[in-house]
Amino acid sequence: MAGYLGWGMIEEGWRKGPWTAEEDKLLIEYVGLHGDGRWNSVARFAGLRRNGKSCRLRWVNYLRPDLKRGQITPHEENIILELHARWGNRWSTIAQSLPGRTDNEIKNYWRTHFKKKGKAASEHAEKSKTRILRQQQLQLQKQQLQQQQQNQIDMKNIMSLLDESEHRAQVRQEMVSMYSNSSEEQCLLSSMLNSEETLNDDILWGGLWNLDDNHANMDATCATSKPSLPSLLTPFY
DNA sequence: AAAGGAACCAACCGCTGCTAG
DNA sequence: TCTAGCAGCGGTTGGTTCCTT
Repeated sequence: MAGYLGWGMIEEGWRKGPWTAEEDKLLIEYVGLHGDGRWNSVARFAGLRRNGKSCRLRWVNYLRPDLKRGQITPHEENIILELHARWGNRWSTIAQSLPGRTDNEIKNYWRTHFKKKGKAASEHAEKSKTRILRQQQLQLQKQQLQQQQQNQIDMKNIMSLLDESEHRAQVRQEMVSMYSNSSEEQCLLSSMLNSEETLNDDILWGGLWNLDDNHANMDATCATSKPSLPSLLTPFY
């Protein structure tokens, strides 16, 4: 069954080697009509003597219309280095962060530009890891700060609703004592409790429910004492 | 100008995981 | 539950182009 051998050979009825313009045209036409996927069907019905794997590879790596041509930019190179430091040789994962670039392209680029540089690349990778960790820490701190601010706003809203609750006086006192470590915080809360006038019991008790969750989820560092306002960091969802 | 090596890139291979029967 | 078929992934190969001597 095998035909002639060599580059561009036919083996077991399938052609191998470089694709011709005619084959590309057939594949593009077929995918345009029927969409990609079902690569064995493509191979069978598009009039190509290529197996499904070969068709898929040609489409994904070369014919796809959204592919970006041209050299890898320094910015893309940095992204590759960063992501390789994070994920290793997970080329397809890395490629997802570089629109228009294929895993094969990134893999080839890495091999030619960084693999041989060994030490330099690994040093860069180490630096990248350190930088990524630092960025993650900063991001976490930022998120915590934002959450803290949001929680203060939420607390204020809840307190304003409390004002109109038929149990407001009792609950207010409970809240002040529960969530305040210092006399300053107690003053702040008391003033907040007395300043707003809105009513929505659903929101109110929903919010208090979340506050209870926050309280329950509080980590060990906070668990030893009453939670101060800034410690109410857990999200309201 | 020619030869040799390096770099680049398209394509293949083997393996893995998923899914339908 | 098992199995076959398939898609996708990472590693590798080999042809071509570019650069250096």
